[in-house]
Amino acid sequence: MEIPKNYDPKNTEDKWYAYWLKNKFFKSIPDKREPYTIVIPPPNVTGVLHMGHMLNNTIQDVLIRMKRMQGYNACWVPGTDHASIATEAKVVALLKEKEIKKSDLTREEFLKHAWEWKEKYGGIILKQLEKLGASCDWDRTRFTMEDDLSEAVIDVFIDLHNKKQIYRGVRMVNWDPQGLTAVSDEEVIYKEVNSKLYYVKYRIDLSPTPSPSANAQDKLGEGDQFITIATTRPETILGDTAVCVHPEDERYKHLKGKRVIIPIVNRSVPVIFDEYIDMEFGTGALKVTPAHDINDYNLGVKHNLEIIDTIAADGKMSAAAQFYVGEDRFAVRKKIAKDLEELGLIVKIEDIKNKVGYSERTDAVIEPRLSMQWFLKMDTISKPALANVLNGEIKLIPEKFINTYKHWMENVHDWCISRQLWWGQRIPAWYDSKGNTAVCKTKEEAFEKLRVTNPQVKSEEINQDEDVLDTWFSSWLWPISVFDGFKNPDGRDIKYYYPTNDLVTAPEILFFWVARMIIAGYEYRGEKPFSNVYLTGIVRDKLGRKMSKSLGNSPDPIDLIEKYGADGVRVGMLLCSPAGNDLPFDESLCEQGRNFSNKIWNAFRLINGWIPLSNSPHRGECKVAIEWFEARFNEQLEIINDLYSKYRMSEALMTTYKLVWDDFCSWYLEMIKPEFVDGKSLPIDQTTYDATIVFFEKLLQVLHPFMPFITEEIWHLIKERDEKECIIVAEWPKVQKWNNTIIKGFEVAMEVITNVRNLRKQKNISPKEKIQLFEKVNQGEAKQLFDPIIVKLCNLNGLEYIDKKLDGAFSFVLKHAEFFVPLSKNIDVAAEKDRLAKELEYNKGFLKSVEIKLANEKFIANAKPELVANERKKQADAEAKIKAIEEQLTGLDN
RNA sequence: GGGAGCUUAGCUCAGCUGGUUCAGAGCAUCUGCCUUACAAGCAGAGGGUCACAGGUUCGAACCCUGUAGCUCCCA
Repeated sequence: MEIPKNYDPKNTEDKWYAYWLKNKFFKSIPDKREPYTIVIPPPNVTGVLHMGHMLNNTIQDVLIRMKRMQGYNACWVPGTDHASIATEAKVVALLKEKEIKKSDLTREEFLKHAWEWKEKYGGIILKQLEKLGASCDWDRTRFTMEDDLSEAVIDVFIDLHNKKQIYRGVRMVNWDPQGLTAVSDEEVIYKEVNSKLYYVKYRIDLSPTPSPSANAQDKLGEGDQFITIATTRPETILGDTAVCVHPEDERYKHLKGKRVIIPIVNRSVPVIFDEYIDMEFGTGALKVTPAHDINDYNLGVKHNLEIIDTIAADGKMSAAAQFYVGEDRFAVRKKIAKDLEELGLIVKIEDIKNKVGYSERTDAVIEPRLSMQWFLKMDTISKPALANVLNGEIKLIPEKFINTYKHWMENVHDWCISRQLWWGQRIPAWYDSKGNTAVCKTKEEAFEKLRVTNPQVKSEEINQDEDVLDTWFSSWLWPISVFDGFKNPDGRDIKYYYPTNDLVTAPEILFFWVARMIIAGYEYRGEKPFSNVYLTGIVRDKLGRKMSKSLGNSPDPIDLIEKYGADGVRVGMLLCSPAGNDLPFDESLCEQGRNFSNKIWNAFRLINGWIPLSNSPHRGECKVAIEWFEARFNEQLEIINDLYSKYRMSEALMTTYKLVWDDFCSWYLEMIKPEFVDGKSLPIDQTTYDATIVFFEKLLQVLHPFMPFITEEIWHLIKERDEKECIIVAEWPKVQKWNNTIIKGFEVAMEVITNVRNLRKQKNISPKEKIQLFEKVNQGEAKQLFDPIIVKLCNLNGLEYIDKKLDGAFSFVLKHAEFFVPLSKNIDVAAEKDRLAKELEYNKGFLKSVEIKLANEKFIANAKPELVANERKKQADAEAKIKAIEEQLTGLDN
């Protein structure tokens, strides 16, 4: 069978994925084993796979595959969320193409279109996850708007309302004038933009209690007094109901009890005093617009100000503004500035940078707006969620996020859960014509409830709330609802899988989603939803920008998989992803991953080409090599297991990478590789061959979570196996006790080998030319165990032990011994002396530093005894080495 | 404005309770090799004032103080 020189993932990936599916290896059913469970952070149903998903899901798949191999009943639940705003926007856009307006449709008609859209496009992202190798239990795929999950949402709403945790109220919300809905604080993105700061004069109203003389003066203009305010939003002037200054501000003390006239509308409003004011900013005088700024709103509440809502839902001036009615807020900003200018009321206009909130979904500038919304009280319900993160019951990885989490949870705001949309769970609140409210599932129930306070109520006049619930109000129930924990609280699945083990997600949704899931977990199961939260980094491009569709700086993960193979991309992602750190992604990392695939492939080709012979002698170097690699493998496996347990995925991968590439390929395989004689490979003995296959299989197992496809492919190429005997379900290797002495011993041998190779390189001796090596042991005993390996890897005629140094030969000194290589070439004595002199100098310097330490009485007194002993050993070693070098130098003089 | 964190090789990062030849890894770079598994490779090498300035200590990348720069969160 001809095996191609390069590994080609295209021939293996779809094949094995289909095979795993067919054999139901991803499927999980409760049984006697311990479960290991992950619920996927449900991607937005409108989404296509981006690099963030790629990272996130690779990590989940690595974890789930490793635990599956370790014998857990591994269950990874996939699914999507219904993404109210995003989906509704997509559907509206699609309808627009067909020249249908949302406003011309009934709710039911619109939802029909939305469901059609979902059925057609909603599954794309899950299909893409298959390409990456995600071993989700697809039979468990859930969707946040399917019937059972929706019912859970409605039940929870009603329950929380009954517990008086949900209320309806007028609040200043972040209004998205394009999406025509309120969005939560977390959905507002603040961007620094170039703005103008307008300094506008407001005339002091000199006639709070109108008096003819004052009026006369005013008209003459002689007594005109002004106060200058600074604002970035002059269009809101029409809604001003006060001007506020700091009570300590000397400049304005005389204005106590005075009023000012709002320009254009000519409204008289009070001057108020509040310590909230920053005296340094602008002029220290703030115009107060309670309807259109959250801080102003708070001032308004505190000082009992009038609220004039001058900007309508669509971002245009409302009738209450009196002027510019129906014109867009940004157009009005320019116009009003011009009009004020003409009135001579503009003092100056400055360019400044300030932060402006944008809607995460539509990118429209957020308009703070007063509206009637539903809220969930967060103060008491969030208590256990904070406590159980602080006490370590739920671990955040990395820990640094605990601070952020704590800070947020201690300052948590009530959660605005209503959205002015149709796609989502409709709020189960019912109103009669008198404004009475009933919260319950059906109109019939509502009728009964409303009749209590309003006996005349008629069924026809009862209307359900038009709004739907925030999507996060569905996904916060996800770890419970995917196991039908609401529908069937004592069901087999919820009892077996809940609490889940690990959650892998991005830090940006720590509050959006993670904190709220924890809250829901304690509220509805009395228990945490998961034990560990692994927070991944944000994938950035080379310039440090977050990868995003709008910037166009994100590679398409599917293209990357085409180019480098799923295994290559997985390795590429994980190589640069320490938990919680941003991940500067570069395509070359995938290249490194692909190269690694190829390395593994070629190791297989080498082994596969060997012909084992049972009567072939088991050579010395093979015996040592096997003992050494056995030890080395177990030593490294223990490290790898430990790294996994600390969620240090990047390092676990790197350790595995080096174990395979360096230890196995570069050292072990080179040690045991049969020689070529007359163009033919000598046979390999059966013992070595068998041991090598065992090693290789174990390595493939350890590699499998990172590189599922190539490992499964080679696993089956190694030998014929039963249908179900796949690496995906093979047992994770167990750490065996290992011989540490042999590892330490081999380190010395490696040093000898490197020195000889280096010497060859320096002296330009071909690796093919056989040479002789002599060793003069100065300290301890010779570690002859590795001699056959040194002979082989250095291509020596032989290694001989001598008592005296060898003159006229190249040499190098290691800790315990001196080595000599006699060469036909002449030695450049001067160069050699130079080199030795440098080495001598370094060692003397080192010895001196050790001696200083040992001469220091305080060191001897304070340091641990073993440290002092170690310093003495260093001293002895250095002295011996110096002596050896000095001898060599004198040898060269002769 | 308030809070948290970061700064170690060209790049991305490890570096535990201050102490081993502790200044590390991978990539990149340089040199020599198409050596019969792999040039997507092999062998070897170079590269750092641990942001800066002080301090504590017998001893500091690590602890403390200050400064600068960067990032994130909240307002």
